[in-house]
Amino acid sequence: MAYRATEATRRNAELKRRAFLRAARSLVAAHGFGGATVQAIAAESGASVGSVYSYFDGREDLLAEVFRSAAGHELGVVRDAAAGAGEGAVARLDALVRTFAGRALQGRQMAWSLLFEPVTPAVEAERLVYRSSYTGLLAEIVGDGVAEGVFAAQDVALAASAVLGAISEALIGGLRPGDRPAASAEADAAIVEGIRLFCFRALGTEETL
Amino acid sequence: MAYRATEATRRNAELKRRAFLRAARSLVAAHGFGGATVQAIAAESGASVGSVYSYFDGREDLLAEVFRSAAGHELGVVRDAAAGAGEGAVARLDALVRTFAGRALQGRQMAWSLLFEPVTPAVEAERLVYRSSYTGLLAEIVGDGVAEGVFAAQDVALAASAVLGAISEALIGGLRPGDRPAASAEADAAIVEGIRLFCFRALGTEETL
DNA sequence: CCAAGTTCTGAATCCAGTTTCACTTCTTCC
DNA sequence: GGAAGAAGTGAAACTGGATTCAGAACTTGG
Repeated sequence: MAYRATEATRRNAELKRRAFLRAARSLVAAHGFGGATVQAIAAESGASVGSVYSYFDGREDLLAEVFRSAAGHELGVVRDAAAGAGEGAVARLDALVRTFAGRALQGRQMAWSLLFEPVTPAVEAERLVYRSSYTGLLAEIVGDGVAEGVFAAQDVALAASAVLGAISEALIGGLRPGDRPAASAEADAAIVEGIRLFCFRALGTEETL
Repeated sequence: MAYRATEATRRNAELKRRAFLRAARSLVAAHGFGGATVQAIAAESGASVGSVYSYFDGREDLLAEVFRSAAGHELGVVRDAAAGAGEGAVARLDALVRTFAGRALQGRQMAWSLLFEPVTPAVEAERLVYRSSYTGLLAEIVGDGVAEGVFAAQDVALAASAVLGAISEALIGGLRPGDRPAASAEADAAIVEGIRLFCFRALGTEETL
């Protein structure tokens, strides 16, 4: 009995684990999930390929965690923005759309990866989870709006999906990486505004805030 | 000089080529592009693996052609339905949505493959082409509607994308293969109706046809 | 410093497919 | 029938990455 895991050891392991996650995340943000090969992740964090496997069950596992963390962060920001916008459904939807779309147009590559990039099944499963978190959030807002009478009566779940799809697809032109070298802030603002108006009309509200 | 390609020969070659395409298409319709391995295609058409390569440059080439043909057919049907619905933008949009969504809910697996299945770059490129055909078609209708005054004034291109996204995403719940064993005709009709109403509201029309 | 245990390393291996190609079979024409 | 060329075959080679694992390099407590 001459070696036993110590505090420092454990902390170190935790740091290394995080380093892998950080490296992978930065690779995804730069080149998408496809660019996050085990080789690249190891190189980026200055460790060996094999070492990745003592911290994660495999590439899928690691990337799923990266997805969860990145998507979870976005979801949190969007949720907070909506919650912080007050009581009214209109204000909450407004905040949600602005935040979601605005942020996507900032980190374009990451947004594309989270929303559209073809990924392996394990990661796709994570995506599904977040997708339904968003539709859940939207459904809540739409439902409240219908109850308040500011939105038209409608199938709430379907409307939530459709709104999410509309936002995503309208964004995609502006997202698809490698499309344009850079889109101006004004162009981005116009896209967000267009999406906003579309969504409000779709839900059947008069006041546009 | 003892052998030269004859009429029968050429016809035969053409038939075989089509047999490969048909086999691949049926595999895609049943199991998606992922299920259309070269092995499976060869087996399905009762030929050898190698033989595929004397008719196509490779798997990508073959699958791209399958995509083109399937998506082109759908697009044609949808376009015809819209054109056949008369002059008004409302009627044309109505026909487009009904046709697009209705048909997707019939061949679910194929629709999912054409719309969402992760595919190789060459096939994805085809998808992009058809996506923009649809948004083009939609943009035309929306533009006309705005001119007619039956739709609200808006960014036509953005609205077209958003409508396509709304339809697709609203469908996806009903499409994702393996989700449900079978959805009833009534449920399908309700989905189509919901999408229809959503789109009309989104474009800002009063009369819903 | 040593022994015992842990972590790290990266070349070798595996894997699930696609692609090739030497060989066989079939067609055509004389 | 036989020569010349086309088409078909399928086992073997290839591909590009993930995954493994035997040994090297560390850590710890004595």
